[in-house]
Amino acid sequence: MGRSPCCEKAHTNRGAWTKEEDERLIAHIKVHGNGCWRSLPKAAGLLRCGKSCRLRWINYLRPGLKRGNFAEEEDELIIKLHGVLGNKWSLIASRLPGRTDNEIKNYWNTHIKRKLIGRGVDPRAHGPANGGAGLAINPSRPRGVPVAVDEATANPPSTGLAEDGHSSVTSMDDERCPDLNLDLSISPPCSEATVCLCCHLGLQASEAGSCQAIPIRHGLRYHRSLEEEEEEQEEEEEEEGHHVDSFVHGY
DNA sequence: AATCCGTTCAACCGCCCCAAG
DNA sequence: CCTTGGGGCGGTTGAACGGAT
Repeated sequence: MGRSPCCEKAHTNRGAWTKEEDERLIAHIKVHGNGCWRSLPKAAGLLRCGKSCRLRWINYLRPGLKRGNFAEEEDELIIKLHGVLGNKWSLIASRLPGRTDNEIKNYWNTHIKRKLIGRGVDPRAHGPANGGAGLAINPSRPRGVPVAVDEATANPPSTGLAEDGHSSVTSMDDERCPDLNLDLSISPPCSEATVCLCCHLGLQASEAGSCQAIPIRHGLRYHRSLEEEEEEQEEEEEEEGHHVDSFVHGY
């Protein structure tokens, strides 16, 4: 028995979004907040698949997006993060305020790949283009999670998350990229309506354990209005310089 | 001016993960 | 446990665009 389709394709619009559709989506989210994507199109009066609405909102309509014009520092950061995380675009995006996974993925495929090849670097393995040492994608791993070549043979495949929920790539990659902050715990630059449960509950770390124990995917999500998101965005933008500076220290 | 060709990027597709029942 | 549904992710597609011929 197959899964039911996420929407009735025969009665949904496809392709490029019109200005009117954008306005409808924004207006709906402004009032009701985002979330419950499957029922959102109907509630908003849109003839669109819920997934399509989500994508449109996350990648293009959501406040605080930068859109284009990648800075040189962002390029280098993406390259370093990709070397460690592989094609984990959402994780990479979470470290780049105002950038989306889709945008970074496209940017990687259209610009950075070529840039690396021009430098004689293999964009997949992050080593010399002639197949030298460096990071390698283990083909047996789902979705190309990279591991160091030596470790790929010495250790069993890992999901990148230790059993306690902490990122296990951090210590491993500290050795390879000691200047790279790979703390993948939830932090303001990647908030996008995701907050730490214990922080949300007003608990101190000592009371509820480390916030880092909650992986991003499992973070508490809650629905809030556009105004709330915009307010937070303004606060984030004020702090943004600080976050980027502290993260890319040593570059 | 017309056509070809490479590039870009918005959008879709299919799969996976996880929580709820 | 198993099934189901929702949300999210990464890979891929194809229309639009711009430059070259």
